Amino acid sequence: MATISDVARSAGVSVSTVSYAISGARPIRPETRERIQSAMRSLGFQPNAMARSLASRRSRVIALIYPQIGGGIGGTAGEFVQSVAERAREADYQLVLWPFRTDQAREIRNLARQRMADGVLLMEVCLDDERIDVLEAAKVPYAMIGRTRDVTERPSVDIDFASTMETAIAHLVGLGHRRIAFINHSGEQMSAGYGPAVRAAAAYDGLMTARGFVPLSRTCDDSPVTGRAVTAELLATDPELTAIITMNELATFGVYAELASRNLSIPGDVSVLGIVTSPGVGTLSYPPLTTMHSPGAELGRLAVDCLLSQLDPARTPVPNQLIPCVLEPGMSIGPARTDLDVPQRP
Amino acid sequence: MATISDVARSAGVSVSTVSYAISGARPIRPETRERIQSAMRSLGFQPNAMARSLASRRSRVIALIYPQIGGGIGGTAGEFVQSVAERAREADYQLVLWPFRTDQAREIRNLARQRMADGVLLMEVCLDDERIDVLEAAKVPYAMIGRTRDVTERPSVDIDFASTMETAIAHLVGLGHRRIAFINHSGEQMSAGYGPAVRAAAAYDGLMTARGFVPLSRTCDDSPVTGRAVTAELLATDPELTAIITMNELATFGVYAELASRNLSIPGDVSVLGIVTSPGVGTLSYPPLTTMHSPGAELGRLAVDCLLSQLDPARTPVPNQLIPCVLEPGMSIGPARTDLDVPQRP
DNA sequence: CTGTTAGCGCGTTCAG
DNA sequence: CTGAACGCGCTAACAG
Repeated sequence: MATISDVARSAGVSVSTVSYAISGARPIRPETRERIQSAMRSLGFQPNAMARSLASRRSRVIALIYPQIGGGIGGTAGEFVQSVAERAREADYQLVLWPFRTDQAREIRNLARQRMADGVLLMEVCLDDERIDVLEAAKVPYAMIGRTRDVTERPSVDIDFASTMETAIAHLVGLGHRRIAFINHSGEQMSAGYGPAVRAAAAYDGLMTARGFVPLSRTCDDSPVTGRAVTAELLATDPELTAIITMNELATFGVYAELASRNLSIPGDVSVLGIVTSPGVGTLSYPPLTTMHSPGAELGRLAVDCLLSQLDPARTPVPNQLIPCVLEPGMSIGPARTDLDVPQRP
Repeated sequence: MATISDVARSAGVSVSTVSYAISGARPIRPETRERIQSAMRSLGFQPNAMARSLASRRSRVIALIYPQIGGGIGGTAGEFVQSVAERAREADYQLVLWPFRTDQAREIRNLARQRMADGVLLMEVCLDDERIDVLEAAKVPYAMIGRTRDVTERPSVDIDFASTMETAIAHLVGLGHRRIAFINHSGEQMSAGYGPAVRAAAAYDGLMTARGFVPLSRTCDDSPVTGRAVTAELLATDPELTAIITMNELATFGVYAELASRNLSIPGDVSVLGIVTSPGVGTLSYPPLTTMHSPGAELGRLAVDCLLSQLDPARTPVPNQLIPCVLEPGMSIGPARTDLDVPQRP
């Protein structure tokens, strides 16, 4: 394996000249540069990443901490990771995966102290997240996907749940729906302070109430079976229900099953709207589910940019951004049925 | 950040003693070791990964090359990556993601020459894969998930498509099915030499023919729409079809839709068996799909072990293994219908 | 514009 | 059982 001094010797210059030719940190006479480059090419030289990192004190590696990548049908996490990896590559960084659960803050700290990563990306942030404290104590730059309780100025990108929910409700209300239920993630996730669950619920309650409608929301385990049971319970609670918003992909299949078993048509009797979905899930159901899909790829890119802007002072700072989900028409939404006594506002 | 010489000073020993205390490469007097360890603890010392790698010429990093992680509902790839990351951690290795397509062999070579990774894991291997040549030329240890054309002794782990298909067919035949169709991945993947598509097709043809049945297989784009069209075409070609094996998760949803639209019941009229599926997909359909799910987690672990056994001579070598998919009962399989004239063997 | 050289933090001979 | 010292390959002063 050729080293930088092999290149220097072969090009008849000193190692520092080669180094500067590579980094561009100081001007090199064009013809010298040419000789160096051809020497590099003929030797197949690539700078040793470890030596470079040791000397420069920057590893050009970022770490992605994620609890579960293969969870459920979650193409949403997959899409995100893919996007992060690609964006990191574009910026000439490497991406390492740190598969730690939320409660493994100590392991994270130890790895961070080894200085293998210049910065850390944190997925699945909870409202109170000890990992954040550990990283701040270790002075490790980070960016989170999601937000902690105090939405102070910690670097983050996230889904805009409020705006997504607003779009969802407005869309349904525009079609005459008034009795709109919401199926959320599980109660455990809710009480663990899992951001999406908590904030979507808050947005739903607030927006429904503001419009003078009665909120009807349920937590639900991530499974079709539970989704089905919850749907049955919702219909029992409010038989005049005309629409269901779900933020739980697996449960949504249960929603379809329960409605089908009651001979309730979608969207004739009940409209169904999946929010924060992974790409393609809509097409898996019949009729195709209308969705607002999670902007995973965009979040991935933004998260990397947000982190790198801290590592590299030359980069333009990336403000904390909230990205709304995008409505993808399916065939599961229609006008509210009027054959039942659906109360209207005056 | 504490360095090894801080620890040495604090413990009143030399740096080399600390180093040996860490690596265990030579005996240290217990009381000396104690002093060193308490010094490390109170300083929060963690060895600098870059310095260690540079000196030892081993990065303790393995790279995972993967073309697409978020493809479709592919929890299968997600499960695999998750498992690889965890196994690497257990072995005290880091996992970096190299998001390169199959045709980006040069980029792979350049990264490899930077010596950031001690070895490489290759997903989605094709029958003729230039990446393999590049890695061998660069003398970079690797293990592939999948196999090249010449099943010589290259380190690999893979799904046992032949045995999986045998189990699938035997299961259906045991229920009286004789006219069993097979829906594969797309024609492009087939002609690109994508291993799973090619080998599953070969296994299907061979096993059906060996039993004296007529093979009826189709390639199919990975989408419900195409799956539906292909199903229609299959039923037109052989109206007496009683079972369909699919190795295409998205297409399977189309199979269900087409059968439903013809009022053909599952499994009353047609049995459906999904093979090489990701976890949980079975429950997304109604009736729940009987599946043989991809052993993603096990493959991930094995792949890491296979690679590490090459990096660390002390490890016991891991032979190339083929892991069959595991049958997961659903409700989409039943006895072959007999009201039609289904030819039986004598 | 280019060269010399002192580290970066640790592994690992070689002496003791 | 322990220490001193060299080198891994490169970056970045400092010195021309």
